[in-house]
Amino acid sequence: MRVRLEDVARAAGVSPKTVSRVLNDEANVRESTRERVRAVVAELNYRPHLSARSLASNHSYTVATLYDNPSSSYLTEVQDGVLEACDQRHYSMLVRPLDTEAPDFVERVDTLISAHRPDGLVLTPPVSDHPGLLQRLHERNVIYASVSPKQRADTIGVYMDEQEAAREIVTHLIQLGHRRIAHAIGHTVHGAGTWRLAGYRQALTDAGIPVEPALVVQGDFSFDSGVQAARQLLALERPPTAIFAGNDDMASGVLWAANEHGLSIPNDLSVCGFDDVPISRQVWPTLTTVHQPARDMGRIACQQLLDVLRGQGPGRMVQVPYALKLRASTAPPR
Amino acid sequence: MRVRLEDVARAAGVSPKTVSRVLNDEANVRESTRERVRAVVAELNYRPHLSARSLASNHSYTVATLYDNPSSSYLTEVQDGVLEACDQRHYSMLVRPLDTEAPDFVERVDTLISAHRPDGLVLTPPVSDHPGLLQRLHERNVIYASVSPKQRADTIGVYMDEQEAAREIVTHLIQLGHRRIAHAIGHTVHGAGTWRLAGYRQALTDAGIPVEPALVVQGDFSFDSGVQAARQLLALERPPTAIFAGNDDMASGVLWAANEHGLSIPNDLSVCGFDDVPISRQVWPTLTTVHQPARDMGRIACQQLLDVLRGQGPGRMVQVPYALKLRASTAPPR
DNA sequence: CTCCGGTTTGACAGCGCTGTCATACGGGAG
DNA sequence: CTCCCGTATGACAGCGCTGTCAAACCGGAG
Repeated sequence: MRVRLEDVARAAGVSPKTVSRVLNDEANVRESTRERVRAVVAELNYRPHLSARSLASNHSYTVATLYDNPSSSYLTEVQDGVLEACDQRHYSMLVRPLDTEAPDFVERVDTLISAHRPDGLVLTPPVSDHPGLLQRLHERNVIYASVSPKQRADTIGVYMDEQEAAREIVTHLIQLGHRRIAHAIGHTVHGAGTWRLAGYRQALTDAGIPVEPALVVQGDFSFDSGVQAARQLLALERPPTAIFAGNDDMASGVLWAANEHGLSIPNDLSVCGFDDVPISRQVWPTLTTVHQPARDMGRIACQQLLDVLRGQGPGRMVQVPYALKLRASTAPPR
Repeated sequence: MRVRLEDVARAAGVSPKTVSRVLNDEANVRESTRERVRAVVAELNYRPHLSARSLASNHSYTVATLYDNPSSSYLTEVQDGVLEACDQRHYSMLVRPLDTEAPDFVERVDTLISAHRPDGLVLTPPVSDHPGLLQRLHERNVIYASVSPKQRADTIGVYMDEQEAAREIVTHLIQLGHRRIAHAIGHTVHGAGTWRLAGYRQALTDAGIPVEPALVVQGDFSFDSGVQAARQLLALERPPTAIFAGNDDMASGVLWAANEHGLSIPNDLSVCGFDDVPISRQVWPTLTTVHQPARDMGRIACQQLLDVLRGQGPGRMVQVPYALKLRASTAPPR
């Protein structure tokens, strides 16, 4: 039979409650007692039963990460970051892919919460922006941290100044000499889509270049939408000399379509992306992009959440820095 | 306060135990009672408390997926498949990234099992091949299903005939007219690395082509190792006319290195991969590869596991079919 | 009408832990 | 030496559910 807390208590000559105190790092245990208990725990290789603990304490020591994201590499990194933070504090992580468009979306999350009782949630976009969900979470007093939410007020989590980053990378294109710069937009329901578009517009405006509607085409952050967008742009009578894609997946799609058109990158067309996920280094030529520290962001969001859960402060909305990665897909126009 | 089973029982005018029976689809409940209880459950929006259930029943209704894999897209697909199977049967999934090389690897898994008490595990390569782990699992009587394990005997799960698939794709290269065909091997601690190499050798041998040691270079399934391997191969005095890479990530690396050398694919060099993960369609030119139904494999492995857990049969080692995807990266040699 | 066996239902304990509260301890002040 | 108060420890109940086993019920055979 497995070792229970009671067994540890007996072996250490203390009461179960004292063992519990030691395990949970509670105050008011004599140091010598603490050490003795710890030794027995190690000797017997005791591991607490999480369900029992959860039932008794009304904490699950679990964080659930919710997502509905097309980019698996971005997501994996965020997830890894969340896991890292969880591990540090002996929390465990539950993952839940969701369809934010589904009619029963909120109810599904509700069920998850009722069943598993996670102590808190980490929301990644676009889950972090679903008004219906956020409202329900507030109603139920569920604590959550958001990664890159549209609305940062009264929310804890992590974000990056995406608009400024987008402005900078487009400015880089302008400095190279480009004037006809297109933008393949990502999902505008994501904050990311909106901010990156705003940064693009701002860069052009700052440089006195008019924003030409034909050069702004809709996509959805997927590779395929990048291909479509590029096809559309390259078919224009006066095609752009540079394309700023909403993210690296789309930028890779742009590269692909450019190949299809027999264009040489970056000589015939400059391309840049956003995120700096692995594919940006795996396509030819490597993509100029903005580095988004996704893993750090996952970790930080989860840390903020855990701080609040453990009563260690109110939790903050932390800003992380971006970094331009100038690689091989951008050059002066011919 | 949240709705408890007792509340449902009171509202339905039955005992808690009867509600429990209905919720768990147990026999010996009159149909009319069952319906009444179900109606109340729906009306009160009752959700069982998983920790309580788990504590009382000694089942956690949780499956843990263990991995240590460099390819995030492969993994995400497998994970999605596992989740799909879990959802169907109202199980939940816990994920756990691991480092199979770490000295405390087995102990970490041990802790996970003791703490969360998953009813079963889904192991993905290379976790599925770690002898120390498997032994511990047997000792502890932990039930698991493996995805593509090296040893299929006495194990449930799912596999694909990778050797035969590799043989077929290399044969495809031979039929195109290639004679100097190289292979960039994946990790040979993975079954995948071994099988694909074996298939490569067999295809050459079957065609009466000698296996040239210089044309077989070691990699580790990563993009970078594909780049390295290709650089090495292309620097040979008599470079190959075709390279079969251990997986799509490596094949993408080969393409990248070929670009670096100014080679035109597939005219100067044919390249093929294995797995059919998204990147194989996102590079230029699109990769000829072998489709591995990763999502299905995750689902099937988990289904086998759940069958065993629920006493519905002994569980099997299921073979899934592969499919050659002939795309744009292969052509006759010049 | 009684008896019998299977079916349906319920009473009750207990899963392994923690919260609450009472008690014991121990050292300094008076 | 006694009293007091903060610190350390333990007794006990109970978290929400299910396993076990006993009881009630029901329909058909005798």
